Amino acid sequence: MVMADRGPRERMVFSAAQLLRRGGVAGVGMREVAAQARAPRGSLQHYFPGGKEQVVNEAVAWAGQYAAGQVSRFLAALSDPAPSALFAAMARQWTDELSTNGVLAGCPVAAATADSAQTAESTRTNAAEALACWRRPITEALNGMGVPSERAGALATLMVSALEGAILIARAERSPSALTTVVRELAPLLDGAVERTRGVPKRRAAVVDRASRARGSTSRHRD
Amino acid sequence: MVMADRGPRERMVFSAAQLLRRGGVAGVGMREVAAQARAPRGSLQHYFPGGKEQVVNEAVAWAGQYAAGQVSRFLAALSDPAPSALFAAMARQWTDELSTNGVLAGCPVAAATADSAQTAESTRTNAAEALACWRRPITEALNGMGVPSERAGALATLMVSALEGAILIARAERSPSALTTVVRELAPLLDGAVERTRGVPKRRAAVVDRASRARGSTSRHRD
DNA sequence: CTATGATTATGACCACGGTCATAGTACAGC
DNA sequence: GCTGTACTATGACCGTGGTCATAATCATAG
Repeated sequence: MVMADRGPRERMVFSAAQLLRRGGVAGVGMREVAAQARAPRGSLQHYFPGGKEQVVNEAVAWAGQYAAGQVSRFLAALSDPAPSALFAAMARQWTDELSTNGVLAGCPVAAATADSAQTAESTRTNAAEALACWRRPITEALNGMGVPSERAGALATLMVSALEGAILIARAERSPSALTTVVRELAPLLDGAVERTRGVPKRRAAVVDRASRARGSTSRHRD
Repeated sequence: MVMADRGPRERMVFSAAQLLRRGGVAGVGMREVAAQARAPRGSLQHYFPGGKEQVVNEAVAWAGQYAAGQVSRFLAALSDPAPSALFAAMARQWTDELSTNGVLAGCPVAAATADSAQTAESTRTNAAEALACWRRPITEALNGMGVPSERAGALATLMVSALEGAILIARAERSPSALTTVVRELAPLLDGAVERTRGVPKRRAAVVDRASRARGSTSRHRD
């Protein structure tokens, strides 16, 4: 999560997302956003004429895309592409942050939703889109691993739900145990959703095989 | 969720919990709390010399106890006590609220955690206790249904996590689909954790068998 | 060198809200 | 009656923070 200084505007959106994670919408001030981004305060009204709501919305959208990108990166880095491994990688990011920083900031999308789902309609919509944007690559990844299409979306929702909830508990407890627990308990369910070609339960090798096969080859043998 | 008017003090705590659900900590004003509770504003400093932090903390604690009580109530009302049925009842409460009100307010504990886990240490601790208070009856219920002790706590954590996350998504989307999805997808896992007294395979015996085997049963075939 | 637009700077305004101060009322118990 | 304690009432203070107004700077074309 390196601060890419592509310009003051992006830095401010990024900073807003960061600050959202730990105070919610009302907990972050515009001046603070500019300060952390090392951007001039006057640039706020210049780049974001829509005011705070616009900044928050862009931060939420950015977070959604970032999360989606992370999923793709995790997927590419997996040596053994199983659903549970992807989920573990997603959760790992959070346990790592907790272990290094000592504290755990929340998810910016969650913060925005919790704070202003009722007041700012645009923020609510934006959060929903960010969540959808996050779920999309997860669904595709599961699909590629052999989870049937109808099920992949549902499992992606389950993964995001469980992760968000576990983040919440981990924050409150300042302990990663909820995250590790969720990963462990959900693993068999996730991996169990991988469709074997037929009722030949070999082992977990079937998953890998199926995953690589599903991504490209057309041969749908049905033996 | 009837407003029990046991006195102005409790009404204020209750109102604070309600208002927390939709604006977070910073989104609710003390004057507003008193107003909604039909309590005099001057009573705030009288009953809560600790200020807003105290009000929030008590509201969070109240919410935790309320949630725990709900679990017990759900459990008592279940005709067929299965883990998935309990979870469905827990989620049902939220889908009902969404369908009647049109909007869905969040969980007060989640709001408090998201908003002030970093700033107010006491609130963070309080939220952790509230979550523990909520999980306790769930763990016991699972245990009573036949889930082994070691596993019951973990599954309770999973249930709370998934529920909290699904609430978040449902709020953002203004749709109960995440809640129903989570309930549906988690059901086999939850029910599969019930340990039959013997290996009497009724239906999802395979799942049960697999789950219990994965956790270190003695039969290590070495052929 | 202007001129024009984009950016940066800064001060002021104003509402909101938490808290404090200072009362005022109600109702014991004597 | 009094006295004290619990509660209610209200106004004021003051920091915070979002927004606006108004310039100043700075680039880059003409």
